[in-house]
Amino acid sequence: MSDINNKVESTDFIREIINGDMETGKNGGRVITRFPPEPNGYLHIGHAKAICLNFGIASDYKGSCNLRFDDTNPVKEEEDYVRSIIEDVKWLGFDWGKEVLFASDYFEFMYECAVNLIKKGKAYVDDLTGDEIREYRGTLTEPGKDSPHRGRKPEENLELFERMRKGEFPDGSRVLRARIDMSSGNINMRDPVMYRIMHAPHHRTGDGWCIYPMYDFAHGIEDSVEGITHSICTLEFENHRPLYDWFLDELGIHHPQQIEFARLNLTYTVMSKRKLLRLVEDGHVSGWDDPRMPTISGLRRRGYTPGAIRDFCERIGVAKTNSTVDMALLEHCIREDLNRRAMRVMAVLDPVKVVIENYPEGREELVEAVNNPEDPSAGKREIPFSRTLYIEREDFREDPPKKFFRLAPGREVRLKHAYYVKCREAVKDPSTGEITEIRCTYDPDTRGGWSADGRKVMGTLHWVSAPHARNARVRLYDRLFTEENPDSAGEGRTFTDFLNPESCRNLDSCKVEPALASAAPGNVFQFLRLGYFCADMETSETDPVFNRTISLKDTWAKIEKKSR
RNA sequence: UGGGGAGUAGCCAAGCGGUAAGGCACCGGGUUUUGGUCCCGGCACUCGAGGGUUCAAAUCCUUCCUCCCCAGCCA
Repeated sequence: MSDINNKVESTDFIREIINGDMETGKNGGRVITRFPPEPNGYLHIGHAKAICLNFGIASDYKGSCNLRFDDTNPVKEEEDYVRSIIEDVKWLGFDWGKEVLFASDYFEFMYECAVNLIKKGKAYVDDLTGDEIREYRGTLTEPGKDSPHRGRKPEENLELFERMRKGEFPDGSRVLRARIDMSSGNINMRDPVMYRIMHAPHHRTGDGWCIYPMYDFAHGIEDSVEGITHSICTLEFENHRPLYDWFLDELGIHHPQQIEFARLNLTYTVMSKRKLLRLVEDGHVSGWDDPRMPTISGLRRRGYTPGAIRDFCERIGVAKTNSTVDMALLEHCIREDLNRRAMRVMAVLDPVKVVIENYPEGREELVEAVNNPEDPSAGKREIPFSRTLYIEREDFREDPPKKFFRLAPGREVRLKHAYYVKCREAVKDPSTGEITEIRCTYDPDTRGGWSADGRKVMGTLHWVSAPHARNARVRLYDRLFTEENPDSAGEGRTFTDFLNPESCRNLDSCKVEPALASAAPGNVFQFLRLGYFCADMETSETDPVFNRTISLKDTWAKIEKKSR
């Protein structure tokens, strides 16, 4: 992708900036990026965008990308999140080339930096309470005013800061602040807090510290220490850039360039950690990895592939416009990927029995089936056929509407890979009117699904031989919300009011072809004419379980909907 | 009302003074032993609005409008 000048065909404004840096020789032509999650939640598809961007740029420019945990707040962070984040980044297919990094590894250096700023008179210890600090900060339109402690001498600040570290003061009693400008139009520059006192154990440093650095102070130092060249983050940090720059300039250390891009929003779902956490905690989903969640682990369980997610991230582009991408694009990406790779099999989700009257009782045979028409190397297999079969209940209509190309009394259809069958009659339960059995005849000369006389049939149906069928449980997943934008809730409504009651439908008496019982967890299939499914983690020989990843496109459903 | 950003099709998004790429969605049509896939065709006389500069403006200047972010000892 990159040419001799180490530039890259620019596909977005960030690569354009980096190309510019390549031309001027900034950073000696090196590119080092980083993905810096806080370990306080699971990764979601929005993070995937950032991951693909950072690792993608590193790879385009033959540089590297660090995986670094921004663990500066011990009370919000947990070990389990670290584990899951590492797993997800790996699963997406990225390699950070060395050990995982932690902001907490730099705590000592950060402390030295703070001391340095105190000595320069650029930082001071403040005794104001949280409430007072807020009052002194002013508002969006009014400037703030100086804290009474702003004029403390460096020696006093040094001593106080040291005692803060030693644990002599209770939580919240003092903070270390940068001395910048209390009247700045940018509120972040109004003497931001650099350190706060928290007597809390840290997941990595234990009780080694009782003061912890704030994001604005810490992040630039982390980037600097690692020699990051381009520090890519989301739009809401744009207001923080002057502060990022201020700290690095005052410290006089390596100064990466912060660049901001728009975070991803997706229709029919929510993306904020707070909301995802609420879905989990309120039991609306089974966990962070529920297949309906937009989390990486949820998508993985749902049957999404790393390749499809990477493709999606490439297609959505990178820009500074706030945007909400259509869920249909993500769905398109997974269909496209699975279309190439999924083995075609037959499964009947809502079975109704078919009896072929002229097929000899007790006889059975094997018919040959192509595994994947998109991939000849996938080979063929044999499927049992017999006198009694199951077909999809919705593939039969007693009184077929126009354009219904399936089975109906007197009509002939093809059973995929097998024979033409013609419906003679439907048997009903006299009390309920429900169809219990469809009686057909078959044409023995159409074996393989072809007729020598060239006659056309109405359509092709999938089926499963009843005596050979295995029972299976299938979970039909759908979009989690019924509204494109669940956040658009009006007065008194909240996003959970728009949860889709049909986002997960459990079917427990589906009939699948025998081979499917030995599917291993994670195996992907196309259930012919239905959609893409993957074997669930719980699947077993005796109790096969499948999750629907995504349905096939369904033009018949569209026609039917239109005619209603 | 202070500061910082953004407005190109239903949704993303190229475009960087020379006459609106591409993808998704949608609508036609063809192929088809999946109403899938695939293939072909249609989808912005106009770029938030108005003025101006220019032979020429989505691109430059200007005024206005709309939306997003910021007042955590969160990141």
